[in-house]
Amino acid sequence: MAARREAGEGDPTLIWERPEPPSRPAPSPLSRERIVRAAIELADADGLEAVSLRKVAAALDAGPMRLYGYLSTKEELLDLMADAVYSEIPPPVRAGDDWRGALRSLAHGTRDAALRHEWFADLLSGRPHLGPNALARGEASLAALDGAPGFEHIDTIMLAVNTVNVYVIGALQRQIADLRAARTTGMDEREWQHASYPYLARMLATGRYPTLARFVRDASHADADSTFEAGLDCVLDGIAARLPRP
Amino acid sequence: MAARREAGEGDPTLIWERPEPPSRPAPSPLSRERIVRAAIELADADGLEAVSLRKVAAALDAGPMRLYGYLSTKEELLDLMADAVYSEIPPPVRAGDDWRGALRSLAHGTRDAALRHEWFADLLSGRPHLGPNALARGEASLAALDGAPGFEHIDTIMLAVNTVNVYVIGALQRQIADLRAARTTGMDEREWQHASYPYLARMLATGRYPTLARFVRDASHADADSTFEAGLDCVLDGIAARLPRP
DNA sequence: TATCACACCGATACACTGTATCGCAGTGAT
DNA sequence: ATCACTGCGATACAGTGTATCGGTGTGATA
Repeated sequence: MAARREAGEGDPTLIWERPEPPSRPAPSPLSRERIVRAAIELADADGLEAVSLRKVAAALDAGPMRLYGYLSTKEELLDLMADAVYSEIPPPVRAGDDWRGALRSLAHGTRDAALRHEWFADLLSGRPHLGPNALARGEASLAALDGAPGFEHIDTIMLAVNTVNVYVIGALQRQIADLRAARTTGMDEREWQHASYPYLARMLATGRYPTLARFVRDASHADADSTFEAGLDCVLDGIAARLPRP
Repeated sequence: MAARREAGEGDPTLIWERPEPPSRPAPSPLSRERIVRAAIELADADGLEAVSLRKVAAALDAGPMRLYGYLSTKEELLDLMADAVYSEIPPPVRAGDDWRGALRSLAHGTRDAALRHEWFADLLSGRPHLGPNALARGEASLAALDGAPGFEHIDTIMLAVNTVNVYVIGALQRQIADLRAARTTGMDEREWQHASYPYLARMLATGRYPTLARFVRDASHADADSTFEAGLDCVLDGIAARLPRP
C-alpha cells in the first residue's frame, strides 16, 4: 500500500476533504476536476459501464495508474461524478410564501439535471450522496421552506422535503429505465409506451392479466413529463393536506 | 454464435417466453430456477457484485459455461432475480372500500420484499421489470383499486398506483443507500442517523450549511419505518385530495 | 450387438476490468 | 556534480463476461 492511499483509509467519504495533490506545473496538467469531467463525458455518451479507469485515463492522455494520485478508488470517482450532477441543480426559487413553487422548482431542477446524465440514476442506490454540492442542495431545499407559513414545525419541513425528494428519485428511476428499454428497441418513448411493444402485447394476450390489459388499452397514456407533473401535484396536495388549517 | 443463443436474439425481454431446455434426467439436475436461487443466495449474502457466473456455477457444481444453456446473458439472470423478488410480494388485500388499506398493503409488501433483498434496489434503474411476477403484481395493484368508490375513472387509478409505486421505489432506494453506509462504518442505522457520523459533523461545522445543521440538530430523527409511513400517508392524502367529493 | 452421428459439457482462450507492485527517470537539495 | 527522493506508469495479477470448439457420452440405427 505504501503512500498511495494517503488519508482516510477506512472511511470512503473522506474524498470530499482530502486535498488534491498540488498540481505540479509541467508534468501534471491533471486535476480531480478534469478527471471527473472526462468521466462524465464518457458516461453521458455511452453509459456508466463505459466508464473504466483505463478509458478515462486514455481520454486524458495518461496511464491508468496516474489517476490513483487523485482518487483512491473507482468508487470515489463515481461519488465525484454524482456530486457534479448536484452542482447542476439550480437552487429552488421561492417567491414569497409560495412553498409549492419552491418544492416544484426543486423537483424540476433535480429531474432536469438527472435526465441530462442518465447514469445518475444508477448511482442512487450506491451510497448516500454527501458531497458538498449534494449538501448544498439539501441546505437550499430546507432553507426554501424555512419559515413558510404552515411550516413552523421543523418536522413538517423534513417530511415535505423528504417526500418530494423520494418521489423525484423514484420517478427518475422509472423513467430512465423506460427510456433505456425504448432505446434498445429502437422506438422512441412514446411509441414504446403505446404498447405495440410486441412482447408485452403477447403477454397481455395470454389473458392472465385482464385488468392490466384493459388499462393498457383504455388508459390515456400521458407522456413522461405530464405523468411526473401529475404525481408531483399529488404529493404536493398531500403535503398541503397536513398543514395546519390556514 | 451457433445454437447457443437460440430464440429471441435481439430482444432481451424474451427470456420470459423462451422454454427451458428439457431437463435431461441424469446429467443435468440444473434448472433456471435453481440457478436463480443460487444467485439470489449469493446476492443476499454478499451483494450483487458478488454474483458472477463463475461463482453461481460453482455453487451448483458446474462449470461457468454450463449456465449458458439456461441463460443467454448475465443480464437475463439479473432479470430473473428481480422477478423472483416480485414473486415474494403478497397480493394487496382490499377490504371493502378501503382503498387506502389496499395501497398501503401493496406498498408494505413491496418494501418488505425489497428489504429482504437489498440488491433489488440496484436493479431498478436497469430496465423496466416485465417478468410474469412483476406483471402479476401490476395486475393485482390495478385490480385492488378497480371499482373502489372515487376511482371510477381509469386515469385516477393509474395516477394513484403510479404515485405510490414511485414513492416506494424512491424510499427504498434511499433507505438502502443509508443502510449500506451505516454498515460500512460499522454503526447501526440509528447511530448513523444520529449524526455522530464524524464526516458529516465536520462538514456541518464549516458553517456552510446553517439550515441543514440546525435541522440535523433539532429535528426528531425518526427511524426508517416511521419515516416511510409518514411519507406514505402524505402520498395517500394527496391521492384522497384528488378524488371526487364523496 | 456393434456402429455411427449427434448433442452438449466444459476446458481453454480472449478482451477487459480494478488495482498492487516497483524499476526508472527526472527533480531538488546538498 | 552528486545524491536522495518522489512519483509516473509499465507490468502484473486476479477477476469478470462470454466465444470457440475438441472430446465424450448418449441414443438411434444397421
